[in-house]
Amino acid sequence: MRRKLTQRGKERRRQLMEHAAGLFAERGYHPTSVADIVESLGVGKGVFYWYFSSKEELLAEILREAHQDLRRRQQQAIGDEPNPVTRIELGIRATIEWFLEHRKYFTLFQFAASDERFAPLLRRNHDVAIADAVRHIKEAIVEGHIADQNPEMLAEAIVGTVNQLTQTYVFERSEPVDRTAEAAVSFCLHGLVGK
Amino acid sequence: MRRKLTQRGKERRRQLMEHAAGLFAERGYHPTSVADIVESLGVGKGVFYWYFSSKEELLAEILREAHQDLRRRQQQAIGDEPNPVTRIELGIRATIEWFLEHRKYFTLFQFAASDERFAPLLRRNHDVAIADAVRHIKEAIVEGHIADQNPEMLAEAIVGTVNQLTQTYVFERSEPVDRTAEAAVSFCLHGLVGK
DNA sequence: AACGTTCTTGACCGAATGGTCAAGTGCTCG
DNA sequence: CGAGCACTTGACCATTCGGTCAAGAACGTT
Repeated sequence: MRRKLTQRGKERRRQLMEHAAGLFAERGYHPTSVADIVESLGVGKGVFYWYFSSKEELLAEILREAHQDLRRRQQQAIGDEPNPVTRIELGIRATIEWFLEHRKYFTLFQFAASDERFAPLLRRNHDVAIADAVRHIKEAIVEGHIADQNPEMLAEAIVGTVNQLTQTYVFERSEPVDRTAEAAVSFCLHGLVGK
Repeated sequence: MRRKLTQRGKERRRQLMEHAAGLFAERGYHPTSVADIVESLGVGKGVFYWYFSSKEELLAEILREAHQDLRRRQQQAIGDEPNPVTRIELGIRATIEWFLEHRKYFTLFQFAASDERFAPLLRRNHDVAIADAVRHIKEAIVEGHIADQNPEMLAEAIVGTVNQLTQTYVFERSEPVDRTAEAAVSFCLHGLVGK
């Protein structure tokens, strides 16, 4: 659905995406109909299909942009920090903070991962995130900061830990981001036994 | 939907659950219709509603039984191992092995967690798993095997790590369970820096 | 003002979907 | 055998959904 959009058009498009993302996260993708989206926005159904060719494309677009935004935030947080271990730590903190501010995308990512139609897209996003982390881990190994293990596995483990702790403590229990980030960083760096 | 079931009835019920679980995991819960389930089983629609009051109840039942089965497997694997750290390790291995044999439930758990209607049930299951792990962790702390940190957070981190590694290596890349379990255990025990 | 383009409307459509039910089959036990 | 309960059938129903489209409104450009 490539169209020429005026400024007004771009804003409508954004509005639709933001609004739909909220509804999808709240009530689920399938139970939220296109009619629900446009009605709660007070516009006709044609508006939706002017900006998106299908409901599926809409969610794909939402997921793509959300991932882009998260990644930007991570890179910005890391800046030009020279120590790779510190970079990992900054990345973890930035991720948790971003999810706190964009709670709805957490649910969306989770749903999309379990749906045949969106899993491949999400998988690509995930791979990018892993590749980012792997770069820092490899550097940290070279510099002797961390033990020489499979960097990819370590990256996956970090992602798993961060997601789980974010879900449980930041979302379900409203714990402060700091304490959660602290725990995530500590676990990732030292595990159960370490330190 | 409490009914008196004969042996024949119990088998039908199991058959429906097994079969539906497979379809749900493969094509997703919403896209799989009740008609799909009964047709691919070669029975009439009435059969379904004889054993389950709704499609929703069916999935809830599947999730409940799957969790029970996984937990049984964990307890059986742990046996009467005296060392709490070893118990954690055995639990991790048993979990990964169980998921390898019951791949479909992994997808189902993931979907259910993102659906308003099933999230509470899944949350209860999750809490039971965390409570199990916390018991071992507390004991390990008392015995001085691992550092004195919040046991619940450690348990959540372990679950997150195991799930992520299982998803990526066992399912998506068909890596051997052993290597995955090894990595998970190593990360959980020592983190990035440790050892 | 006039014209082409962008945007909006909302009735409409065919194709599901979850769930019901009256009717019937087959098993079991007295 | 026959009565009663467990199970099965599949047509049927109300509803909903994603998506279309002909018609027209708003906007920008000249």
